[in-house]
Amino acid sequence: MKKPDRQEMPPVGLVAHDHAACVASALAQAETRCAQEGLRMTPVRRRTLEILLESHVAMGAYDVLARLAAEGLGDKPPVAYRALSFLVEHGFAHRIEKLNAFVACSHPGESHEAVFLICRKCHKVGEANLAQPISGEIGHDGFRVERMVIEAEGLCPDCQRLEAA
Amino acid sequence: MKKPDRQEMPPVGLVAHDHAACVASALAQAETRCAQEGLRMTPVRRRTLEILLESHVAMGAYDVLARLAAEGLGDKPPVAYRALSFLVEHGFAHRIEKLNAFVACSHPGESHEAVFLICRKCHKVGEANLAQPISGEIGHDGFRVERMVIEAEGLCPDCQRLEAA
DNA sequence: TGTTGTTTTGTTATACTATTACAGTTAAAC
DNA sequence: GTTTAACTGTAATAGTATAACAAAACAACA
Ligand SMILES: [Zn+2]
Ligand SMILES: [Zn+2]
Ligand SMILES: [Zn+2]
Ligand SMILES: [Zn+2]
Repeated sequence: MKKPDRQEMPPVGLVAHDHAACVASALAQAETRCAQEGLRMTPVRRRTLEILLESHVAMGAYDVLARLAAEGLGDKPPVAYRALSFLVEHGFAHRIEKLNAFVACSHPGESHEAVFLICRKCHKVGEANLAQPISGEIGHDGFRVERMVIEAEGLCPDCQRLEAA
Repeated sequence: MKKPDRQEMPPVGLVAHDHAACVASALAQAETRCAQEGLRMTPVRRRTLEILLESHVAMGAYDVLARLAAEGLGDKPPVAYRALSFLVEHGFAHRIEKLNAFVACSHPGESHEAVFLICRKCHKVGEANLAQPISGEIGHDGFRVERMVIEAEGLCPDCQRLEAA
């Protein structure tokens, strides 16, 4: 008997892909959803998302803040934290607990359980998804699951290659 | 077709249990393993484990430190962080990333993938386990998984009851 | 358009979490 | 008993995050 295949799609971010399209699509999605849901995509918020989208590397709040400050968009911690909170709250970005850092969402619009593949060397973060969420499989014994954090730490393909050399 | 049952045992910590036995067994296990593997269970380390074992509530490093300080076992951050690192490194305790906090291990001696059930209200942490680890199900596309963090946030049975009232 | 209520931004201050570095001590190995 | 490695004590500092409140921008509506 074959195990059910849990993986729906490749972990965007760790494999070669058209990143320009990746960025464009994420931004467009965000704009669209904000329009639809009456959310306000302000300059700081938009720029914060753009900064996160530049690469699939997780960024600390203070790294983001430094970038914002360099562009005159605010240089006090709450500026960055508020923008990041907004993005995370609405699914445009994710917080990586293991790194106290943030990445743009690689699968905007989809609402499944994400598994973050975190490279311990380069801090690139891939986002895979479980077709069959495990949150449904735990939560017996009366615990009511509201949110799941699933983070896998390891080595991305690129860093494995460098290590082998 | 029935889904494979992933849950091996109830989430110790969230259900009623003989906690005195729970503590005694965890301490005994730790002592035994240290003896076997030539690890040094020093006073600070033992006391730190005992403090964590008092309840299944996650404690911040500084909470632990305050307790240690009250007993004259050291009052500078590295004291607590070093003891906690030792315990985590050898599987006697776990770090809960979502809370930046620590809990004693509820399943000492077993080496499977743990799922932490974190109550967002009382910070009690249950430790369930997946019979069929998901780390084997991801890591395709060349990502090599080394460690997994699986944390479910929600409401424990007790807090659900309080909320309903 | 002006008024009003809400959301967002700016800023200060502070709290919380964690590590580096180095000196001193203790315990194990020989 | 000397050597060596591991652990502890301490100071200084780095990194992460929030509370609180004032000012500005915006939306809703009269
Ligand atoms: Zn991309
Ligand atoms: Zn990498
Ligand atoms: Zn117990
Ligand atoms: Zn609870």
